Amino acid sequence: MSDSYDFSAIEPRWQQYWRERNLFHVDRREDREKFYYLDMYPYPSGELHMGHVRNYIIGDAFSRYRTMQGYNVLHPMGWDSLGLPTENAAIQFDIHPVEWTKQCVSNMKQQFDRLGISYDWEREVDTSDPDYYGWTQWIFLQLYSNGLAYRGPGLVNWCPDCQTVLANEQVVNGCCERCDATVERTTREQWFFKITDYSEKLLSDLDLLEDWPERVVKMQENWIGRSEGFSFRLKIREHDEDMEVFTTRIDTIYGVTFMVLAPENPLVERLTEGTDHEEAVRRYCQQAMAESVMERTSEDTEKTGIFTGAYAVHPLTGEDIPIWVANYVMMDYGTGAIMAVPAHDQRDFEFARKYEIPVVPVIQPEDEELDGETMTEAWEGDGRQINSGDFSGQPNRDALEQIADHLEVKGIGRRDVSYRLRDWCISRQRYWGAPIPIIYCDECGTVPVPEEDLPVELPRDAEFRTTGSSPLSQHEEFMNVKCPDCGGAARREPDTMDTFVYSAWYYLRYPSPREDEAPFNSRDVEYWLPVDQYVGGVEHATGHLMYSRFITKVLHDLGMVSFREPFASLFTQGMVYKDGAKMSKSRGNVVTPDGINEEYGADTGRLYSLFVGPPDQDTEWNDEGVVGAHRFLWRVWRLVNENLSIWNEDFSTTLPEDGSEAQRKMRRRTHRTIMKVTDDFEGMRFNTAIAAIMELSNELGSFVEQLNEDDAADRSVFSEGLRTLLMLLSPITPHICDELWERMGLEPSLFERDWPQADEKLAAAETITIVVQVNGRVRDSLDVPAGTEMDEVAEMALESEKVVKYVEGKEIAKIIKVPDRLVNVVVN
RNA sequence: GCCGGAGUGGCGGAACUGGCAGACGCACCAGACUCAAAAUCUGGCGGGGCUCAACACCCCGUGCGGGUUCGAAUCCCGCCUCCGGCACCA
Repeated sequence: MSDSYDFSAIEPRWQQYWRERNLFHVDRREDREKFYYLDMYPYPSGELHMGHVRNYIIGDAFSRYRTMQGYNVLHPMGWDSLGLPTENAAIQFDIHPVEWTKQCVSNMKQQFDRLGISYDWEREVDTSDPDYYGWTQWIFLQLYSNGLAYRGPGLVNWCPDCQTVLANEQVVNGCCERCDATVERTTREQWFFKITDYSEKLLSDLDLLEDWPERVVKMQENWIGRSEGFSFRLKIREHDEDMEVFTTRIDTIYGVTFMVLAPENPLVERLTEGTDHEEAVRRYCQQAMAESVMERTSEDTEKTGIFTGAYAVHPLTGEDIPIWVANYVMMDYGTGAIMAVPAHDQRDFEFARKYEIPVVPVIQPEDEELDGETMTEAWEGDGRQINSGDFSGQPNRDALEQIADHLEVKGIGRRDVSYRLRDWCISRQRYWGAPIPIIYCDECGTVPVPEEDLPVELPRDAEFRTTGSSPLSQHEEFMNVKCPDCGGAARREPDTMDTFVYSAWYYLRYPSPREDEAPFNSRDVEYWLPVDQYVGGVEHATGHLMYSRFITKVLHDLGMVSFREPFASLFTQGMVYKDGAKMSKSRGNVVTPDGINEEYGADTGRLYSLFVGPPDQDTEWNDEGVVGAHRFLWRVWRLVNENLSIWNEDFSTTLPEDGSEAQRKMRRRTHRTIMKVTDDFEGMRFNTAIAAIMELSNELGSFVEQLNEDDAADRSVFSEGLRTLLMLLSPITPHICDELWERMGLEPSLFERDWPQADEKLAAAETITIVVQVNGRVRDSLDVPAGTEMDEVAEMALESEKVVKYVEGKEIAKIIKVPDRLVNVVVN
């Protein structure tokens, strides 16, 4: 047997052992408590770097730990292969996405396996597999038939050169990432999921997510953006039209001096049609709409606008209010129109000053008299109503309620809630996605593809490289179809679905990945779900995680699942930096698992990834730190191999009853380490768990130095520590642990052994160091037997020379005693 | 602007509900082994003062300024810096 830690031989050997025994495969079994551990699946980019990998190692260490604790652990992995990132890569490397995906998946799978990650590959899910995306289309049809999927005009980023819609992340500084053309905001027919129907549920059920990071919950709260206010309609003079606005400050309604419409608001055209203003307003709107993409990235865009020539009627005073169009009102929030109160809204104020519109204060702050002519900024705080008809004189918060009541009684408006959340646009004018299962028939209109015709397969021979719109629209064979209703000639929807649609339900597929009668088998899903621990990057806080919650809620309301939230606990891992910057290929600062594997082995990479810092925080990768991790494994290696003659497999029968001081100290360390590591694993604090394991290892090293080989008790104490060390370390570095375990004559794999139990009595300290302070300053310390009365300790403290020095000649005011901790003598 | 998070040695980072700041590791320094080096092992390692030197002892020190407390990295108030999210949201 080699004495050298030859990781390059050891690691493949154990990986094969695990594979042959099919160790990582799990089935539903009612006799064990289940645990569903899920990592966010990656898109097949081809190569992983340590930044990504840390995430998966966290998951592996935790899954192995839970398995050793006796849970039935589901730990699956799959591929988010269908969608833009893959298509872009395929175009870049001029290879078909199917091929590209195949290559990347095979490469990444190998990388995972070389890291020794315990995935149950029998449950692998690949979203680009028609079996998978067919069920995604099926889910689309469920939403469609329940009124939750609709086609309608949507504001989109439009690249005039590429003739396609772009996702937000494809717009860089207001330009198309592919061709650099200036991106326009325009309106196009798109498919949407009506996530806004679930705004309230998505918001209020955040309360159920106790084990989610507070910041993710906050981000979702902000994203949903609930605000309470008042909606009302205003008549428009000389038009058979009215307009609706939403405001959170109905108390300021007497201060309205103009109305503003968003440039995209269709009302603009109707109000100006055939008037002197038509031409100028149209020109303005076009310009404003083109700007609006650029504007997003610039600091504070200058507010601009133009008068439409039309007037609204103030619902309380009957006065004429000019209607303007301005760039600072957004079409996709509220009603795309506002009542402007320049005296009490800073944006309206700036606009009014610029275009010389009157400013009328209606709320007077306590210590200041506002004058519309001279004020230099809006007063957005509270105060007393003025110029407000019958409501004048009241505190504005009271007036707000009264005015709302009054308008509701008069039938002019109602209390209302507005959300920032917008419907989810799922259309993509791209090739590499699941076709939206819809057919357009001249006779029957929009017809959903019948369920039995699913999946609508993506034709492999479509030209995906074109930059034009919807590559599938050019594929006649795909496009031409018989109408499922009337049998007449019809055309398919050429758009495909957004990547986030597939990932919104993949966690439901793992429990029954080959189910072909339904998207998932209910018994399996009800057994495994919800996910007990979900882990991924915080960048998915408002995208993927929101969409997944939405889809789960829809399925819940359709009676398909019993739970309302898919992920019981969420953990967001930090990013790994190198040389002060995020690891990325373009920066050339990536550290790959392959490189680490070759030089130090997978176990070293795993150990260092977890040791480098708290997993939920960003951290800096340090190549020299890797060496330290490797050195530690070497120390463990030698500790076992050099002491095999001392190791006693049946140590439990010869453990000392009481033992020498050194033996008691060693056992205390062993059992304390079990407690500490178990506690740290529960909180995913792997860095401190590893530190504790290192301390155990160091102490075993010292203990064995002075050990008497003829003393059975000594050998047992050492053996107990050694065995514990390997068990605690095995979820982190499973290869070396299984190897050493076997060399110790024990039966592998540690994956199948039980997590060690601490004996709290052995872990308890015998002597405790009590800190002695005088006036809060440390002056001495006392070692006393555990459980010594603090009064007694205090007396000892007062006798201490060092304390006497500081107390002498002074009056003792009081003595603070903290059990097992300290004594603080307070003197005047 | 609003909402989060974070500031601790040369570095990554420890410190459970306030109780010996700097665990563990890296780097560095010294010593052992060696012809020598590497590897390994042992010891040291926040700053300053006192001291020939060591031991001992004293003072300062967790972004800054206040406060609460016998006692603050930790709690409170007011700032600064960095990171992330949202952002003309009516």
